[in-house]
Amino acid sequence: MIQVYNTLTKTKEAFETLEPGRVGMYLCGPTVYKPSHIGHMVGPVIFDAITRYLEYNGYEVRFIVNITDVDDKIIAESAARGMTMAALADEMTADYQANLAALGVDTISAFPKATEHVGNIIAFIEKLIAQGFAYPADGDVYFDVSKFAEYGKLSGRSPKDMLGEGGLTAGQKRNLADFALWKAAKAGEPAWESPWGPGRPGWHIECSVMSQQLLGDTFEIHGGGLDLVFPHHENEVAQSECCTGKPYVKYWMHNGLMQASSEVGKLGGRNTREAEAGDLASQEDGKISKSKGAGAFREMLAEFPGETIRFFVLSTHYRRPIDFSTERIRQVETGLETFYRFFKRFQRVTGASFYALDYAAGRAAEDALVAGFAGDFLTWIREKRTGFLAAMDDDFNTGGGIGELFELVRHLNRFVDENKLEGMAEGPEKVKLVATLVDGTRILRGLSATLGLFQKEAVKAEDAAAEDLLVQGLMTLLIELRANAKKAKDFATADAIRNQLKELGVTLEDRPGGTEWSRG
RNA sequence: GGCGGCAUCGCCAAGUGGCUAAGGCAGUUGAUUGCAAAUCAACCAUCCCCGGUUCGAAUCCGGGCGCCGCCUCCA
Repeated sequence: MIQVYNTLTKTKEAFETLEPGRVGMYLCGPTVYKPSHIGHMVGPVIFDAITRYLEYNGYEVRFIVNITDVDDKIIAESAARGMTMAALADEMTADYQANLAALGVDTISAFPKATEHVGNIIAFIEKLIAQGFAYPADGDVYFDVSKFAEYGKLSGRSPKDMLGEGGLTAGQKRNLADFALWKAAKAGEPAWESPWGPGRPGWHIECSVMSQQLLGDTFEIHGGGLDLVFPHHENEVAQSECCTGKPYVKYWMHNGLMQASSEVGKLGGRNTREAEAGDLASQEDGKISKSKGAGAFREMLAEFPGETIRFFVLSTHYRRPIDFSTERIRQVETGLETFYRFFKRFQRVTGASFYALDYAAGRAAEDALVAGFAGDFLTWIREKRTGFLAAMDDDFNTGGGIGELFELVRHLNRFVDENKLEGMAEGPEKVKLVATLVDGTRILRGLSATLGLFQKEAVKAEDAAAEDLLVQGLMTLLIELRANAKKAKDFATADAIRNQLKELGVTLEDRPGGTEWSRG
């Protein structure tokens, strides 16, 4: 049974869908006015893993991430760049989606754009006005929070903290906390015709409208960063529940925010806020979404493989804040190498690729597979799998799950060691042992797939180099020369070859089956 | 000021009433190796402080100190 922490109730609840086997999930996506930074990637990685895990559990998941492509910031930035809002939005959307692809985030069903739903937005607003929940004022339209008795239920705020002392406290708004559903266009701004004159949608309304269009009036999961609880999600609840008279979302899931040390600014390249003289805050640590120096994610990708960043994000529980630093990601990378080395070893021993390994399609099929496991080794594997699933069932505890994955790979390695599988002569005994190793490895493959890890072999620069025939030939030659030296007990020469290659960034490892080389 | 969250080994991080407090990084020792690398094995914390509840608490309650987020655009 999967348990989910719900921000609305502040408790973990049993996960139950409205319709059997089907999950609607909506995640607030980016406002596309500048290249995405690491903070924008946290939610998609987490909810991609959640989607995979739900699918593993037999659910069909419709996962929506919206693109806010009309907004004050986009208008300002595109004007500054001398391009149209649409052109800027397209460019930044492409950047966002390329970053997601690099992280292996590919479970998103659709990326609806606000500008594609303006007609639906207008209809939604008209309905709210007709029911008395919203009011036009001089070309703008506002939501009247005093009309929704439950306003504040998600964020835990009391309405009287937010409502003004009665009266028109803030310009045309009736209450201080009222928020814009529709904004009148100023001269020269992009605008759509509406019953209230030319204008554009407010920020909050698009999510209510697009989620309704794609997922229905009520759906299972709405995700987003913790910083969106108020006012964005609170406002969504108000708009949607007033519009439909039905509950909006069953489970509100909020991820902790990525914190960054100042080095992110350096890493991502040149703090764009440096021009702000005296803004020391931009040099300090803190939440990175305030343009405090978070560099473009694309530049981070030049430094670290997408999978390393994904592994880093998933190595802790999603509700915790997570601190990014180069040192931490290096540590995680070192740990990841353990898996990659095992995959190579698996290939040496079995002749098959870990990545191409068949694995059970879903939890039920895997349960059946594992039920047939016998012997100390496979029984141990089965227990680790149980631990992994217990962690994931408990509010998608990917950090706990990854711990089990590390234990799994250790036991797989031990099995190879204890049975001296590397360098073992071909024969019936080896066939039998390899079959057992494959059975165990299949579980690692299947479980890590639920996190979206190890889906395909990372293509690194070193692999490209390895394909170079000249390099291949030279390495074969050097390894052979060194083998001859070793055979002649000329260890000085053998070590000289190894040490000098090391300085060139090439590592030699002597294995029972011969010498392996790698770069990096 | 209001609301909320977090404090677990040198660093990161699971664990939310009861066996020996996961796992990763770093470190020490051993097996293996000509030496390495890799791998395996062993070792490495009583859980911010004080008080309480309980047969029993890292886990619950109260107080304190500290850090963080939201309250304004933000994943």
